[in-house]
Amino acid sequence: MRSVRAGREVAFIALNDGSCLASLQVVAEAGMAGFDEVCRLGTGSAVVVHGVLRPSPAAGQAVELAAERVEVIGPADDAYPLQKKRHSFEYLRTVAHLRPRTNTFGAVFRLRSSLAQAVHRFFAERGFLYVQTPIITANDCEGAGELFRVTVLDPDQPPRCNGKVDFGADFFGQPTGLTVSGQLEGELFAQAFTDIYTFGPTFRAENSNTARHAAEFWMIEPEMAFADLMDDARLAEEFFRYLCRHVLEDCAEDMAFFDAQIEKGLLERVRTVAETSFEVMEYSEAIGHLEKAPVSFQFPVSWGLDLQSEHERYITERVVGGPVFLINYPKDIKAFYMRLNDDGRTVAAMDLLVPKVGEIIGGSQREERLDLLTGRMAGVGIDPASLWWYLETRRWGSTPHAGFGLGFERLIMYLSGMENIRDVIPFPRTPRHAEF
RNA sequence: UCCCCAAUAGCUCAGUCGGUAGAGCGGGUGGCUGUUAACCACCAUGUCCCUGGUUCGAGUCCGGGUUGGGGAGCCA
Repeated sequence: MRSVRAGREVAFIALNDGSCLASLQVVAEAGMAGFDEVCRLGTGSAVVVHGVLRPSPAAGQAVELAAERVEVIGPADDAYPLQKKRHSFEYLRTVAHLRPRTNTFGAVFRLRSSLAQAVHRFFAERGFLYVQTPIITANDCEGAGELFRVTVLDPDQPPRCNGKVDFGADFFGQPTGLTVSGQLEGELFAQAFTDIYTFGPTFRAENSNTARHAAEFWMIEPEMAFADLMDDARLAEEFFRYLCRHVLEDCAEDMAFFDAQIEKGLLERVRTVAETSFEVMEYSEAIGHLEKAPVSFQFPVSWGLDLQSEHERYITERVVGGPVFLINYPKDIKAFYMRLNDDGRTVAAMDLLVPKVGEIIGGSQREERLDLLTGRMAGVGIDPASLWWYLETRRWGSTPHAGFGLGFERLIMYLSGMENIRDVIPFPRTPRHAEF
């Protein structure tokens, strides 16, 4: 129950089961048994109503339920923390066990569910194999500092060997942690199934305190064999625009709510992306635009430096005025697995930049040539022995392949207008927060 | 991790020059013949985040801490 409006002769209950934003109007008349009790029910109560659905004589709803009997299943007293008024998102985070009962969080989590199903449908329609990559991994190639350690050793008295903790005595016989990405395993599967995708939780122990970072979040990572960077960009564009169209069509009521209550102009923004084809721009060209820009940036711009958020937004908002792929970044600012271009100084990387948020998708063509890959790993200090299985795919039947990653929460934020990642995750995990 | 801001009633907030606490919403009570986060009247809200200091006197000024938020870095 969202609210009760009681008069002497008639009472109205706004009843919501979470299936959609709109509540059902229940009408109870004074002659009904238990009418007085119904009038005293508080927001948050659970009831079962028996009655007749009929056209509503008043504006505001097409139909209403004329109650014949109201069963109070679970009453709620006046200490119920949610009132029939607007609360701050900060406050609602402290009652995350109850906030899905609000209009905004109802809309957010319906959108999240619908989007997850649309992601699977998109790839299923295109014959992609869905692979569940491991949550626990011994793969520390992306930097052990940000990995959550997984261990069964006694933290007070771990076994030691030469003064160091002996992970050889641990459950897996080696140091393990929670995965930071399923990409490397996804690449292995692409060499068998051609087109695959992962969609699952990932973890970062980074002490990030921002509205866009969480310690536990979900990522979508497709990988295609026999594909180059432009194939990758085409898939990313098709995927992103598919999801925009999906929420406009299948979540229309909730999207209208976001447009009215969360971000004015959201519908127009999402429609534009759904209808516009994306541009492609070389990193070098972007640097040229930024160097000539008639605005002053906080961070410096020159060839070889990574782009900051302010630069990305300038390119997509001011130069292009829409979504744009930036491609072919300097190799020194990108990951070791990205394919070296023929110029020898850039790699086949792409970032999709969109107005308002900047980068939303990052991807690349992968280095399929064994000698160049081992060379890059040596250059950045990664021991090839630790990734022997990854390298073996380059030894036998190696194909050109490419893929990208999309942070699921950032997609939801983009499509809902919600500005804090803590408010698009049912029970968010951030530094010092693992309640609920 | 760094920088900045904030913390006052259940919630959202105001609180002037340092002089002993306010509003709206919510709640309670009553009223109301169909409401739309109903409306009208009345009633009660309190460890002013904690701690130390300055002062005759601190919600207000200063130091330390805690918690929350914004930004940056890292990135998704």
